[in-house]
Amino acid sequence: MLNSSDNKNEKNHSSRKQNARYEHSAIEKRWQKLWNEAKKKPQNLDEKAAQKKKYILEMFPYPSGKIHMGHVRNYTLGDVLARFHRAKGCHVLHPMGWDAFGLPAENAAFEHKEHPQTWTKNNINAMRQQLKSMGLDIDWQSEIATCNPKYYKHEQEMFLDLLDKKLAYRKEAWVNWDPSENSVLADEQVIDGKGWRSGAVVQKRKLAQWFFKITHYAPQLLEALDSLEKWPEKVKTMQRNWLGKSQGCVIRFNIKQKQTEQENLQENLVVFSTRPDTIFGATFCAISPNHPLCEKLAKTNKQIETYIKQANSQDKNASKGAEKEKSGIHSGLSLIHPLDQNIEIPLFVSDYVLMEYGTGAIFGCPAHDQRDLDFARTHSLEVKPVVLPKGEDSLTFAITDTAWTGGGTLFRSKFLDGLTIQAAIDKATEALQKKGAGERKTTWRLRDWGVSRQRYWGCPIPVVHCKKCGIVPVPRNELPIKLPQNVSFDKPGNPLERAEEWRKTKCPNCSNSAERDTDTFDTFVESSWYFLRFCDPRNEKKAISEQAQKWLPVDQYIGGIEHAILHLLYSRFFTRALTDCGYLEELKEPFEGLFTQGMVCHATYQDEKTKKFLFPYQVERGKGTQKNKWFHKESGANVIGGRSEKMSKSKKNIVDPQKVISDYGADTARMFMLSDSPPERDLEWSGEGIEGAARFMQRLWRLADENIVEAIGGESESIKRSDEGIKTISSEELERITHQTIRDATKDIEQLRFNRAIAKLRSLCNNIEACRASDKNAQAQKSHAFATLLRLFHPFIPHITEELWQKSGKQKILTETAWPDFDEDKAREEEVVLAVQINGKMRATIKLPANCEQSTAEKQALQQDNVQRNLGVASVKKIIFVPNKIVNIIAEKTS
RNA sequence: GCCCACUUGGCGGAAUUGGUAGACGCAAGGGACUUAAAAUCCCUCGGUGAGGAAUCGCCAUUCCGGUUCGAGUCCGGAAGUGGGCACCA
Repeated sequence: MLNSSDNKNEKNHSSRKQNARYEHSAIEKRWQKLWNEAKKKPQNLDEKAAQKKKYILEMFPYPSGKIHMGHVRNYTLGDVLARFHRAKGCHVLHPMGWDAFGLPAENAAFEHKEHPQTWTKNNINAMRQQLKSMGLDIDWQSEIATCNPKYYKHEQEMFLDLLDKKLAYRKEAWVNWDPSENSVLADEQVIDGKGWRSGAVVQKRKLAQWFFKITHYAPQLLEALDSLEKWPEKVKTMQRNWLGKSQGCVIRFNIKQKQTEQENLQENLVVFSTRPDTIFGATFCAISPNHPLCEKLAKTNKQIETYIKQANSQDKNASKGAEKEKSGIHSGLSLIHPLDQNIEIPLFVSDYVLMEYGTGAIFGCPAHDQRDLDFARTHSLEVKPVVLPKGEDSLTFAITDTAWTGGGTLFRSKFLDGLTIQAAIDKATEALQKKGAGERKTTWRLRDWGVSRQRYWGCPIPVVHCKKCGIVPVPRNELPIKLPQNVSFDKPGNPLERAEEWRKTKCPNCSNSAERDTDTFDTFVESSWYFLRFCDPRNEKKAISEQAQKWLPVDQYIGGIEHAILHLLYSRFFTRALTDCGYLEELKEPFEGLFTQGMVCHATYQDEKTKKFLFPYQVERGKGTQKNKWFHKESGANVIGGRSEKMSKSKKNIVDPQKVISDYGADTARMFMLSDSPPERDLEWSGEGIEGAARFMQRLWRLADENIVEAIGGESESIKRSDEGIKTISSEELERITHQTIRDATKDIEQLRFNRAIAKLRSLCNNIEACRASDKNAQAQKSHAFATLLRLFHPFIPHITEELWQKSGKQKILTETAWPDFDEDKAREEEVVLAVQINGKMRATIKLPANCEQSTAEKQALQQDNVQRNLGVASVKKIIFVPNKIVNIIAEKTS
C-alpha cells in the first residue's frame, strides 16, 4: 500500500531525479483549487448556445454525512461525461444538490438531541468536502438543498396550483399506527409488523391525507415510455408493470329486490373483470371489507363488523402472498346474474378482494381463477367450468385444485358456447352493454400518490384547517410556511403537532382561529422537480424559469436502479402536472437519457465462531498453503470469506471512499471505478484492483518521463534499456494506432462504455512504450501520441493528466483544451489480416493490402501451405469472400 | 405464481453487431535486477493431443436442437443465477 511515509523515503533515495514517483495528494489539491479559480460563472443559455447544450445529472444524494462507494461510482460516471462534453465544445450543466429532508435527520434528533437542521447542515458540509476531493467538474455555485425555505417555498406554491387544477386532493387513507408510541410510522419503520422502537404490533388507522392525482396521467405515462429510446428496457418494463394497465369490463349485479328495500341499500353492485367471458361460471361475488356496501352492512351485522376489524388489524406486510385458505364471510345478500334473471349468486365479504383495485368487488369464477377456486374450496361453493380446453370432453372435464386459466372454447354458457376466449369476451361485453349491465373499462394498478407524512423534517403543507371554512389554502403571499425552529424531539409522534404556537393561526378566509396542517410532504416531492430548479437555482421570483425550458430535458440522468419506479415515475408525473399548471411549455419527458449504474459490491467476512461480520480491513488472507483462507488480523481467528454482496453497513463489507482517496488519490479511485466493469453491471471492489489502478498512475508518470523529457530535449535515464526480445512498433504504426484510439475511445465514451474506452487507452499506452524513438521524427510522433493519451484520459483521471499536461509545457490547462480530432486517413489500415477458412474452419491468415480484390485474396489464400494440406484431394466448390475479413473456401471431397 | 435480465479462462471483462473467441486488466507461475525486500522489466498463462522445436490437430463462449458457407452473436427448448411485481380480478 502506498502511504505518505513510503513516498518520503522514496523521494530521499532518488533525490537526483525529481518526481520519480507520482504523489497524488499535493497535486490533486492544487488542481482542484486551480480548476475552481478558472471556473466560469454559470452560464445562461441563449438561443444559440442552447443548440449545443448538455445537461448531465446524477441523482442527488441524501446528506447522510459520509459519501459511500455508490456515490463515488455515480458521480464519477457523470463527471466523465460532463468533462468529455465540455471538451467537445458543449455547454454543460452539471450541478449538485442535496435531497435534504427525510426521516434519518429526525431520528438523529431523537437520539443525539441535535436539531435536524443542524445535523443536516453539518452533514452537507462534510459531504461537500468529500465530493470536492473527488475532483468533480461540478458547478458548485448552483448547489441547492431541498430543506432550504427558498427551495420549498416554490414547492408549496406548486401544491396550491395542483390544488387549483384538482390534481391534489384529500381523502382518507390507511397509515401505520404504533399504539404504544401513539404515533404514525413510516413504512420503513415497520419491521415484521412491529414498531421499530417500541416493538408493539402495528395497527392500521384511517387518516385524512393529501394525494396527487398521478392516475390522471397514467395513459400518458404508459404511452410515452415507448418514446424513451435512451432508457434501459428493464426500467421501462418495471414502469409498465407498475402502471399495470388492464382492459376489462365493469359489470353491474342487481341486489335482490326485497333486500334493498329492507335495508335501504343501493340497487346494484359494480364489479370489474378482465374475463367477462366466464360470466356464466360465476358462482359467487365478493367485496372487499373496505367496500362502502360492506361498511353499511356492518351497521346491522355484528359478524361483518368483526370481520372488517379483523381484516384491518392484520399487517399488510405480514400477510403478503397468496394463501390457499381464503377467509371470508357471507354478506347475507344475494345478487341476480346480469345475463340470466333466474340465477341467484351469493355475495361474500373477503379480504382477498382489494378495495384499491378495480371497484373493490369481483365476481368469482372458481373454475378459471386460482384465487376464486381457493375461496370456493374454503367455503364449499360450486365450481362450474365454462372454458373447455382443447382435447377435453365437455362431459368429463372437471377442475380439481388448479384453475384452468389457459385457452379453449366456451361451453355451458348459452350464447357464448363454442366461441374462443377473445370472441366470447367481446360478445359478453356487448350483451352486457345492451342490457345496460356493464361496459368496457380500463383499469390501472397505479394508485394516486399519497404525499402526507406525519413528520417534522419535511416541507409543510400550506393549508389551514378552519372550523367554519374547512380546508383553506394559505395565500400565496404568505409563503413560505417555514418549519418552526423551536420544537422538541424527546417524545414520539410528530413535533409539529406539539408546536402550539406555530400550529395556531387565523383562517385566511374568515379570520377566526384555525390550525395549520401538521403534515409535511413525502420527500419524493422535492426530488420530483429539483432537476428543473437547477437550471436557474437563485431565481426568487420563478420556481422554474425559461432557463429550464432551454436546458431540459436532462440529456443524461445517472443513478441507481433502486429508483427505477418511484422517483422516476413521480418526476415524469410532476413534469406533466407542472406543464399543465403553466410552469413549463411543452415538456413531456424530463429525462431523455437514463443510465442505471450497477451496485458496488464487496466480499463479506464473518468470524467463524461468533458469526459476527468483520470489516475488510480487519481480515487478511493466509499465506502459502493457506492462500484460500482468511484470518483475523489481530487475533488470527478463522474467518469465513462469504460471497460478494452490495456494500452495506449491516454486513460491514464497506470500504470508506475517504480513506481510499487519502491513501491512493482520487484519480486512482476513479480509475478503478471505471476500468474493469461495465458501468451498468455490479462492480466488485477489491484491494488488488485499487493497487492495480495505483500502479497504472505510476506507470503513466514514468511514461511521461520518457516522452515529455525527450520531446523538450532533456535526457531520460529510464529509456536506456535493452530492446532484446521486446516487441516493437514503428512510429508510423504508432501514429495510426493513436488516431484509431481517438476514434474508438470517443465512441465508447459517448455510449458510456467507459471500461472499453479505458482498455483502448491502456493499449495505446502499451504501444507508446513499444515504439522506439529512433530519430527526431519518431520522437515527435511518440510525444504526440502521449499528448493525445493525456487528452483522452483526462475525463477519467483529471488530476494526473492535467499535471503531466502542464509538465509538458502546454500553456492552456487541459480542462479547457478541446477534445482531439482523429484523422481518418491516418487511422486507415494499409494492410489487413484476413482469415482463411475451409468449410468455416480457420486454417490460415493472410496479410494483404486493405480493400484488395477478391481474386487476389483467393489466390493468396489457396497458396497457403496449411490450406493446401487441409484441402488435400477435395475440390473447391465455392469461395465466400468478405472484404478485409475472411476468405471461406467451400470444398467437397471428390469421390 | 407472473414478468424481466443475465450465463465467455482461476477472476473482472473484450469481440467493429453474423466473419480470426479471450483485447485490456487482476490473480498465478517462471526469470532478470538487488546483499535482501519493495518497485521495475522480461516470459508463460482456456483445455487437450502429437512433436526436439517451429508448428500442427481436436475440443471449448451453461446445456440441447435449428437457421447459415460461417453462430458467443439470430431462432426454438432446457437448466442455473440475479432482479422486479405479487391475492391487481
